[in-house]
Amino acid sequence: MLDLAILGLLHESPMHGYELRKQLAVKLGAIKAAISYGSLYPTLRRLQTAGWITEAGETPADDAAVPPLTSRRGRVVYKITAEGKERFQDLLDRVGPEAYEDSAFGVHFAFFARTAVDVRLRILEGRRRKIEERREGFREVLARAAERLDAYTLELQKHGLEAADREVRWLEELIANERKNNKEG
Amino acid sequence: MLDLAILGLLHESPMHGYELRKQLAVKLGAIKAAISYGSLYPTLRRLQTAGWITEAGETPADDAAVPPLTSRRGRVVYKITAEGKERFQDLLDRVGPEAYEDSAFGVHFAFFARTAVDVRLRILEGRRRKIEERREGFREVLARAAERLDAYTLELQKHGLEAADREVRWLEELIANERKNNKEG
DNA sequence: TTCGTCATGTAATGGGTTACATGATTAC
DNA sequence: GTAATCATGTAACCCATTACATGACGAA
Repeated sequence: MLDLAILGLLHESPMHGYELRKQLAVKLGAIKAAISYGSLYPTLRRLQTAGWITEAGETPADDAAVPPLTSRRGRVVYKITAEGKERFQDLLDRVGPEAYEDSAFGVHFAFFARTAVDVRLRILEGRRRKIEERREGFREVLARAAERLDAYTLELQKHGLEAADREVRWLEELIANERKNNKEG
Repeated sequence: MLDLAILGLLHESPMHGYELRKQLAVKLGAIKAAISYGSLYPTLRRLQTAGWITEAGETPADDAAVPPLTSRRGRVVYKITAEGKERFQDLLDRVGPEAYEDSAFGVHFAFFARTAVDVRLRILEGRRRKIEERREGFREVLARAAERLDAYTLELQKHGLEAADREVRWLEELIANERKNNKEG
């Protein structure tokens, strides 16, 4: 997941680690909290070793005449390599059932702009199925055992059901949209 | 978190590990997926060593005359001890800021029926504050950078904003309810 | 008798966090 | 000059998962 996210962001533009973390927090804000440096930097190292990213000299900036604002200490700017781009596409396209999971779905979704239509549809439909099942679970609990649950547990179940229901509807919309654009475009 | 959840469930009634996992999945279904055995059994061992739970002989059942349905293999039924109950209350009452986090909030909420009113209110209000901040984050991104985001990233931000907004409203309701019941009751 | 599910458990591994250490740069 | 924030990195740890191993019980 981190690999995918980092490659995806560096695909948009070169960046150093600190900045990457901030961008990651924005891009994936709806999905997970910001990752820690203890996770980020070793991952960058690993991606570099794998040849998917490289250190780019401090950004050439718009104007070469301006000595780029005093070069800071380490400040390593990374950019994605050709192999990195391939790897990224691979991660985007070779989706298994993990892509429907909470943790992975959001990250995949965040890079849908670079994902093939059929893959997008497969992910959205798989996700929908998953959430429908979850919703069914809540319904069953509420139907069969509601009277045995305390008020708060009950409230939690209802809240879960509502959330699942809304997500299904959201996904329906997205799926309908994909199909429409698929035909039209 | 697992400690709290297990102690809480065993507080309701004695159970063996396998059953515990299923109950956990129901009770915390809105929060997280079912935990694995590789996590559950070692934790039970640890709780037992700490003296918070003990093995109860296979349930005496309603009728002592009936040899309880052929004792299955291991099938270890655990029950909470007096120290376990103390520990449970401790975990419920001594809430720090972690209790507002996604991971902990749901578990705490699930056992609100056994939590003091003032603690409930503190948790709900802390949680609300946290989600309000998150909501603010989405608003800022959408206000400042919407035009620079692709359609899917944008959609994710909107979805996040909506979800945060709904959760805040949900929490408001719960808080209002707590205050009302606090005065009336 | 065989399949599903009940039931317990371990070992290897993984993916992350926290805490710490260091130092440069910017704003007051 | 000093506090905040930018910036990178490591080591220790934690919590949980996966994969595996084992075996009993009930129903077909």
